[in-house]
Amino acid sequence: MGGGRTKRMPRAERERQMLDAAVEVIARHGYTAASMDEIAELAGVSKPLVYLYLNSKDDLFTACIRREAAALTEAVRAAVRPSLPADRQLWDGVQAFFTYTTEHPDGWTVLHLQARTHGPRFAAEADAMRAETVAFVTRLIASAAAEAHGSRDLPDHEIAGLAAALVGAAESLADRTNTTPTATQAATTLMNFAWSGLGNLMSGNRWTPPGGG
Amino acid sequence: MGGGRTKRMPRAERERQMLDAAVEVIARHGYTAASMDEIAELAGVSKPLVYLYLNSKDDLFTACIRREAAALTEAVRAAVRPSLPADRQLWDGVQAFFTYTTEHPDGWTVLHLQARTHGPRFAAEADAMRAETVAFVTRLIASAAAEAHGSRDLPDHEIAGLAAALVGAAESLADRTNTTPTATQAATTLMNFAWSGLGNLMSGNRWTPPGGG
Amino acid sequence: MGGGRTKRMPRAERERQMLDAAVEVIARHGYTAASMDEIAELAGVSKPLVYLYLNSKDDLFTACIRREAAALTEAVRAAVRPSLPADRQLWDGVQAFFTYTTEHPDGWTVLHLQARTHGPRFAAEADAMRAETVAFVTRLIASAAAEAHGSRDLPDHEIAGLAAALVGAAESLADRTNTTPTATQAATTLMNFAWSGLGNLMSGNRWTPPGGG
Amino acid sequence: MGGGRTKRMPRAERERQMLDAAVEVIARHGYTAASMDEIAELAGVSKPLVYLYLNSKDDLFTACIRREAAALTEAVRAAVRPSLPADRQLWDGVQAFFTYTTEHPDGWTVLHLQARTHGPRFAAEADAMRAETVAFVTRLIASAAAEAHGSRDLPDHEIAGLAAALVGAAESLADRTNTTPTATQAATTLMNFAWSGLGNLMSGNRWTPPGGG
DNA sequence: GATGAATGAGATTTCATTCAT
DNA sequence: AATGAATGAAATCTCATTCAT
Repeated sequence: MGGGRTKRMPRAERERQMLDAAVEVIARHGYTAASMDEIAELAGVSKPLVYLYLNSKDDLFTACIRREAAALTEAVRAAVRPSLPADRQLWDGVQAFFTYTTEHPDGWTVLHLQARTHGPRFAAEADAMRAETVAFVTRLIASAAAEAHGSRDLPDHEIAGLAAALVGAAESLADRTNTTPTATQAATTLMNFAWSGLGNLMSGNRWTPPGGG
Repeated sequence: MGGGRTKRMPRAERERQMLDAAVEVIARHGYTAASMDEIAELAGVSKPLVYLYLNSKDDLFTACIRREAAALTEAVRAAVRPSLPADRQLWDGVQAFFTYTTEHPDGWTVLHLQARTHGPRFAAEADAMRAETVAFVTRLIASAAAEAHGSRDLPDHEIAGLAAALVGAAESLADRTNTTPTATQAATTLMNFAWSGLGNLMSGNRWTPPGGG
Repeated sequence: MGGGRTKRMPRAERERQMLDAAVEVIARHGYTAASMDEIAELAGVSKPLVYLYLNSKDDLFTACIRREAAALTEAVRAAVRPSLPADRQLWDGVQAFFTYTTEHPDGWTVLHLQARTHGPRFAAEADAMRAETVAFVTRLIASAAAEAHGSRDLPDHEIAGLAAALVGAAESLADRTNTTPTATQAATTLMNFAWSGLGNLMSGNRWTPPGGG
Repeated sequence: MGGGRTKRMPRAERERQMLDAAVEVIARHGYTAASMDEIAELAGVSKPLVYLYLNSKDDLFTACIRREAAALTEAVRAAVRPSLPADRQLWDGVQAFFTYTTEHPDGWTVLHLQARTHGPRFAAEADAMRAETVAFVTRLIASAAAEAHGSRDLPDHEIAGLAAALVGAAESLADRTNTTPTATQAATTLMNFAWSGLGNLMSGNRWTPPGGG
């Protein structure tokens, strides 16, 4: 008797509210500066309940990272159809990526900036997803190279490097979403920048450093 | 020898030591988690002296950002000779950039990750330098385009977009310095990825999105 | 027995304890020298709880001033019966005033000395109450003058001046409570000093400055 | 060689500047909140010099209190001529008192408010002067009583009480200098309030508490 | 006569976290 | 399922004070 004033709710839904709140607050202030007080208040619950469900601030952050990583990965996966040609797959994936980051800026901030700036434990969580993505892109580039004739000019480790560069460029553009308005526009810029270069490489035209120091 | 702190030094030198310590600690723990205690201890001075010289934690951070930004900018500027062709200038600049970030990983972390994840005031400091760099690269691409024949195919705003993408890709590769060992290697990967694409674009070969949704 | 802190009490009661402790410590050391540590310890709670309930040292001080001002005002108000003649009202009020200040020396110190010596914000809080008191005394003197015949000799602004002087004299005597032991004794001295003079004035006998510089 | 940028000055003058600065800063912020930094800066010297001359913050405060007390005492003493009648002496003294406090508000604040709110050591310093003043006024009232006929009605201890009340009323009015503009005006109000009452008492008209509780 | 360099100690305030109900 | 009451530990920052020159 007494006490409880808030609506009773199934645990799953409450947890979702808490993660939503955490993502928003962490994106706004940064992980360390984000306070459990603010998160609890924004979620509309008391602090002890947050601890009951999510255990600790670190665990809460980890849960956020995992949820956002899964959501982003899923969004891209759903957009790509393996039956289509590699460049089309890439285009679809890139578009889905920018669409997701544009629509979930807080999630992207948590994933890309916050997870990487607060110690190796969280960075590892985020990197797991990133590695998956790079591997996926690597496969895509490799199969595109196989489709072209000059494939033997691109050794595996170089393909991996290019995939990393492409993913990095995408991430950078996603970070600047406020500058580059629409997702499609960002995707087009990236493809122009990257694929034309990649296509060129696959035709055997490498760029080589100039001779004299 | 060892241990005993060297005492009584001129202010300028002490300030430098403090900034060195601050950059290291902030890179290690993140800005918010970095404690003034640890910074002071690493600098070999007492906390009050840090406050006397640098005023506050915020001001100390700002001073770090500015110093690192100036050093990086200067390193790149010194490597580029305007008399050479544009692609050579780009190569030299990119190499200097990776050399600097490889040799000063803490400074790069502070500049690229920490400054951008702890509120708009610090982000603005870092962005000022970034904008300069993008402008510089834009000029480079524009003059390269002028040297080629198909220059009229690339409108200004598109050149700016490509410059942003190139800078972003460079930043991303710099972030992964532990993976891509040497500076020259990173520079080569980036140039292969970027310049070949850019060169292709300048020959009039644009990439266009596929027709069907 | 003794020692062990009583735990888990309703907020209102805890707040009262905190204010009690704050008044005592501030009266003893002065506002600035009073430490939140000492206040919390005397209240039998931890510092964070003091901050949770009272917000800041400034707010705590303000709360003390308001509580003490209200209590003193209320003590005087309760002692005065408007149906009685003006001089009787004054006597009753003065007695209640000295009784209260004698029995709550810490509260009086906070109100009269500390509130006035630590910046305008607190001084304003205390002055609000004082202005009320002066207005009340002014009304009393005015109605006493109306009861006497020579009333027209005392213009309003002069009555206000006399009220201020009377209140000031009372405050001064209250400050020296350790010297003048009982409340009744202090009240008698004040009335002798003040009322006889006022009575004389109301009979038309003014004091006038001597002629020659 | 090196260092010294400030004008050389005889010690006495430097000390005076420091005390001036200390009085001003202490009046503004209160003793505890006043910082040696601000005092030194306002005096135009470095902190070590303040310590060399005045020894410690406590000693500096004590020196301030003593200087201001001596100055106020001297101002009043110089205005009073023992050859004149008692009421004239009182009037001259009261006028000098208000003139001084009006012209030296910081000194008065230090003396009357700050000295009394920061521990018994400083309060004792200020009380010494106050006791002198009360004794002086007591002698004045006593000799006035001797001049009148009804002198035997006023026992010594009662005369002392009245003197304390008069001094207290004067202090109170001095505290509110901003409200009561001119010194002469304040002096007149006080004399009207006090002397008329005292004169009445000396004529044998005592005020007596009413009978019924 | 005067100061730049430096610090030990302690101030207010906030945070993640738990207990009792 | 949910919360009001409570705290240990640590953060930023300031102050009176001294040393070496």
